[in-house]
Amino acid sequence: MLAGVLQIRDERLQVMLWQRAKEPALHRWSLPRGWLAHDEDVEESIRRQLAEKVDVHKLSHVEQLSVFSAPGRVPDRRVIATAFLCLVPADVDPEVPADTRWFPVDDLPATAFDHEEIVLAARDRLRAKLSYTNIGFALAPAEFTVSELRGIYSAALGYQVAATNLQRVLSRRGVLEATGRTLPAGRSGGRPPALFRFTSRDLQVTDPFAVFRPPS
Amino acid sequence: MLAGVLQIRDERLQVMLWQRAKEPALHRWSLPRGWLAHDEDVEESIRRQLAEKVDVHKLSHVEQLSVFSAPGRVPDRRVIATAFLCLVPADVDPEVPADTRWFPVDDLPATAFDHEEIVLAARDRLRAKLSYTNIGFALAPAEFTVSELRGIYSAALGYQVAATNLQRVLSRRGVLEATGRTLPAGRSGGRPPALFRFTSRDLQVTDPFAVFRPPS
DNA sequence: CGAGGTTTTCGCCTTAGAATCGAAAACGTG
DNA sequence: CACGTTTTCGATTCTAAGGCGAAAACCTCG
Repeated sequence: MLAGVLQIRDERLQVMLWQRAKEPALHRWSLPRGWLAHDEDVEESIRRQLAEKVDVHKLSHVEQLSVFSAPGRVPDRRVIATAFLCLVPADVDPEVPADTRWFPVDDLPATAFDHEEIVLAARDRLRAKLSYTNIGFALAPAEFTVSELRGIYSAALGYQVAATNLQRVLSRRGVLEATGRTLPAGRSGGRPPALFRFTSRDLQVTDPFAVFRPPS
Repeated sequence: MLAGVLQIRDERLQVMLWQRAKEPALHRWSLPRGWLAHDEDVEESIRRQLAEKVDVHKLSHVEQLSVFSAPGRVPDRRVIATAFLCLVPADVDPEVPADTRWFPVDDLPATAFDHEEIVLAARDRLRAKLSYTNIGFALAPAEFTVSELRGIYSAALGYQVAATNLQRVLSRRGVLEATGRTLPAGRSGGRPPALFRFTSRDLQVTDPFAVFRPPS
């Protein structure tokens, strides 16, 4: 089991990697891994082990990506890995071990085995779901301004999104709502931004494209 | 490894199940399963074993669904299963063993373990992808009329779709093209239908919703 | 061989969601 | 209190999807 832990840091989408201290793939960067215990399913297991090894007590989202099973993906040994996409809100800074660092997903170091492919799979899954689910809740703080949310979406998607459109689309879908409160007013002038939150912190897809829709 | 093999038969979306001859879950209906060999990845393995056990030489599509790992899903033994969605074109009738039958996915018999859940996951994955990919190619024959395709989509989605709209949407997306030829002319009168084909037999997603799209 | 029935195909119109743009609102600063 | 700044709102445009009816192309039967 491998965990692709993603978070928005410094306006970029980054992934948590640790540096291997042993052969094979000595000194290369690797995804956190873990082993399944007898009394838990894979998702529980990922959550437990990330809480043990690193200080990620509450991941905001965990989902299965895919099984990686190419015969030669790890030398000398047959290893089947189930990969996961794990998300951390932008406003926490988990304490991580000394051999662990964050890297932008679009600027990875030399990774061990097929871990680069897995990171890219995690990135692509996240980007796709940003378009048709409320998964932004897992990247954003509990409350935020539209500008902050714009920054998060821009960083995650890899291109600039318009704040106006973002707010309108998410509002119409009913996944975004105003708290009524507003930020204390900035120091550089300008209208104080309103605070928003996601209506739900559980993943929900917006009636997926549903082309060829039945008469409603 | 478990294979959810789906096909359109008799205007309905059906799944292939075999009846268990031993405890546990005696006489209950079960998905075809297989074990991974040392020199193949999971997808190759599914293809190989379905070709061995049943007469499915060329599945038109195979993709991973998800890992099922709940501790008690199989009694007395810890079994982790990777489930697959496998598709068979509507114009072939694979020869299957005597203990194997097809069942409509919306009218399943008593299944073994959590296999009903897996069948429904396969069904839902297929339905979702029909809306935003060209996956219809895996359910349809190599060439077909719009009416036939309409029947296939209606059966798979579980509701009636309009032939007009189906043709227009798929054509605009560039996944459907006319062969130029036309069917010999029916016996019941009516304009002889034109033959169509999918432009590609590889899965491709139509620029997925791509909401918050970048300037193109 | 022409009228009537059948199925396919095409074009026009409506609807809905998304993208763009600019004006108005609400705040600091000098 | 004029001015710059940032947020917010509204009007318009754009694109894809859905609905509907007419035209096309074929059969059959009188």
